[in-house]
Amino acid sequence: MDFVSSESFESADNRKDITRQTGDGIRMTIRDVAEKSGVSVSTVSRVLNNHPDVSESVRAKVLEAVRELHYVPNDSARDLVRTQSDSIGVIVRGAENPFFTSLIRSIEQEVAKTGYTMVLHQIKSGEDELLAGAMLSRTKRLRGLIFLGGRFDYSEEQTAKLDVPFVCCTFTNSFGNLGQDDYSSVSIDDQAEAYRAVKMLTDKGHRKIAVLLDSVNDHSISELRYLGYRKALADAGIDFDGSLVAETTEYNMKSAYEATQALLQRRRDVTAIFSTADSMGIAAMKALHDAGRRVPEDCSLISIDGIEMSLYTVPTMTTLIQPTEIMGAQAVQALIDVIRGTGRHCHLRLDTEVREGGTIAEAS
Amino acid sequence: MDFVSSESFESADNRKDITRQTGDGIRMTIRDVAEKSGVSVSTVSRVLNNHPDVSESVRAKVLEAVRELHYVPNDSARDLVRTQSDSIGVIVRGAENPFFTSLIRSIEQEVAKTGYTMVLHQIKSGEDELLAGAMLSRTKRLRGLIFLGGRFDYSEEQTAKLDVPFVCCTFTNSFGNLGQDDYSSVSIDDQAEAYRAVKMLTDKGHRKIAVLLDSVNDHSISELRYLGYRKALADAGIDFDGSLVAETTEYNMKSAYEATQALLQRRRDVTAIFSTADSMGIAAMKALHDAGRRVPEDCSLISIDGIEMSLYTVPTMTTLIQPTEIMGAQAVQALIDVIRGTGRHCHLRLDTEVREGGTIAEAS
DNA sequence: TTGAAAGCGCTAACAT
DNA sequence: ATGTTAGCGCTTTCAA
Repeated sequence: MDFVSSESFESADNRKDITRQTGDGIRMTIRDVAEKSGVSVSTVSRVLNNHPDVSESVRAKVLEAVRELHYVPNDSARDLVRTQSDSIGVIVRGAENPFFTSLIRSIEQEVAKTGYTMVLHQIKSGEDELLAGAMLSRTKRLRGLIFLGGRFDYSEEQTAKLDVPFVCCTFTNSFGNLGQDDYSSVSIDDQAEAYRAVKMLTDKGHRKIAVLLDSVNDHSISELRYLGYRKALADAGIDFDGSLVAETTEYNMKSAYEATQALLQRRRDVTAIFSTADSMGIAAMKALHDAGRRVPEDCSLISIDGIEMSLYTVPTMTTLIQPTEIMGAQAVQALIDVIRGTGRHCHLRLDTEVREGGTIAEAS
Repeated sequence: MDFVSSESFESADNRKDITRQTGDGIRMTIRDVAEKSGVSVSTVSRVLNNHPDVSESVRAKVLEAVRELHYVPNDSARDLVRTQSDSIGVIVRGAENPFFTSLIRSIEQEVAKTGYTMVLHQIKSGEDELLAGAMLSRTKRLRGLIFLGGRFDYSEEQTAKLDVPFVCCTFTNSFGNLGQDDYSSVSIDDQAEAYRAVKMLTDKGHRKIAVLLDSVNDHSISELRYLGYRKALADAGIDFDGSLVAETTEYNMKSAYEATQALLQRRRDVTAIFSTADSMGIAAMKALHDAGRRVPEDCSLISIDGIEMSLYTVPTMTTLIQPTEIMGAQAVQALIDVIRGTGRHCHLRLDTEVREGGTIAEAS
């Protein structure tokens, strides 16, 4: 898809006269190239699309004309005739989550690398990502969709709206009725990883362990991690206590701060907190500090995500690092494989890596 | 359900028949809507584009058909005939900067609100944003461009490549030779704000003030803020000392941490740091802590940006808050005004707001 | 190996 | 107020 290398634009300075002559808003068409090089438009098209049956001399002539005219193909026309674009849609719920930010970055890079374009669309908590995806897909003639931060309870009826393949990134359809071949997913095992995190706390002797999360039944990541928390408690022989659950009202740091504050007020005996996201954990550490509790001496904390920021808290946050780079790249790869027909839908479960920070201490 | 694209193509031929039977799930065209509602395609087009001269009864009929068929217009075809898309390109250098993240979010929201679409393109430090913009604009038939984190020394020759209006967001062309009517800009007065920040330090009696920045001559924000720092020192009668300049090698937190670490090693007498970005400041606070210096007792710190995270450092970071929401919205508004011809290029200078955190103390 | 021509789905004259 | 029709720029048969 790279018809115009950087040199062709750099030469713009040398050929400024032409640019000037034709005016500023010059939009060359394939016809201009055809005329300039003395061939038909179809031949130009063939050259542009690397068709094999074009003589070398003609190819060179056409390429020369392309360069001189600074011709760049019109994607709209292309997409129209091909009945599809080369765009991949990314629907994000909760783009304010810094974890998604780096994920999106890695997705964009991978998408660009493979010659596609990313169309990003952010939705609010309440919005339906499937509907948003269906709309975007149709207006933009997308080739595929990637969902970030979506729910995991899609039914076949709901996904039937989607006319392109999709992949769930950071989550999987664990509670829905989709078949394995209906979609792809790339995620960590949220429940197992949450279990692992909380176990690190119980292993240190903690019994009064709170959980900081978005919602216990959001049918999304929070709920899964919450289940892991419950299971870890159970396995450690600790009775579940609802007053140790700190639910935020919205997904942002302020809300996490306030939820922690409330938690600390109603439960002065809490000795450890499992935060379901790093960004929440950072807010929680601040709330702990402001309440006069030292981390980890008075209260331990562990989280999941591994964002750059949590490396710079004092002390450094102990967390389970998600392999963002790989997740993004794999999500794109999986999607493109299906788009191109070179692969089938697949489900990748990635492991997290423990970052031994300084926020966990033995229970006193 | 199989989503493989080759299958979609095969069914393209019998599409019409299938269309009638299934009703949806297939890509509807304006023709289908026209047939279903018993009017011509142009009438449907008029309804879709809110043309006034359509009778209410017909309008209702068409809308009904649109709903029943789940028809969504094909943007490619639209863009093609209109010879332009409804997309606005955003070129970002340094998307890893959390400050840009929220800015991009606000831009996306504003773009969506006005009915346009955002096409995001991230570039690396070394890449030429003008070239990237020119390419993107041509392939995607953009209506306009927004640059984030670009340089401020464009020449007319360089921007001549751009065939659409553009706005510089977070910076302005202070060192280039562009006319005021050649582009728009929305930014804070970087030099003045940096001056203000450093003055807050000198006012507290600090004399050994370090600056943490990306590069003193990156021809971008860092350089401007550096100049403000120099001026504030001069006005306070403090001699400039190069060993108090901490330059990062790359724009990321690790680099900022290391630069601060090196600074603290070579200058044990520094009593205050002016960080040119919040994210850098957070890393600096960690470096200070790790070097055994308390903030603000042993070393004060002030920054510019006001990102969400810096609200949760311990102590809360004192910083000059940039009005992200407004900046993003205004950048989009300015661009759209020019695109629609309803306004001329303009240059907005916004003020920051001081966040009185807890990172500044009297010099001892 | 090349060219001519038929659309892709839509908008906007131009007719009626 | 509504219909007819000519393209927008491109890819892709089908012919030559």
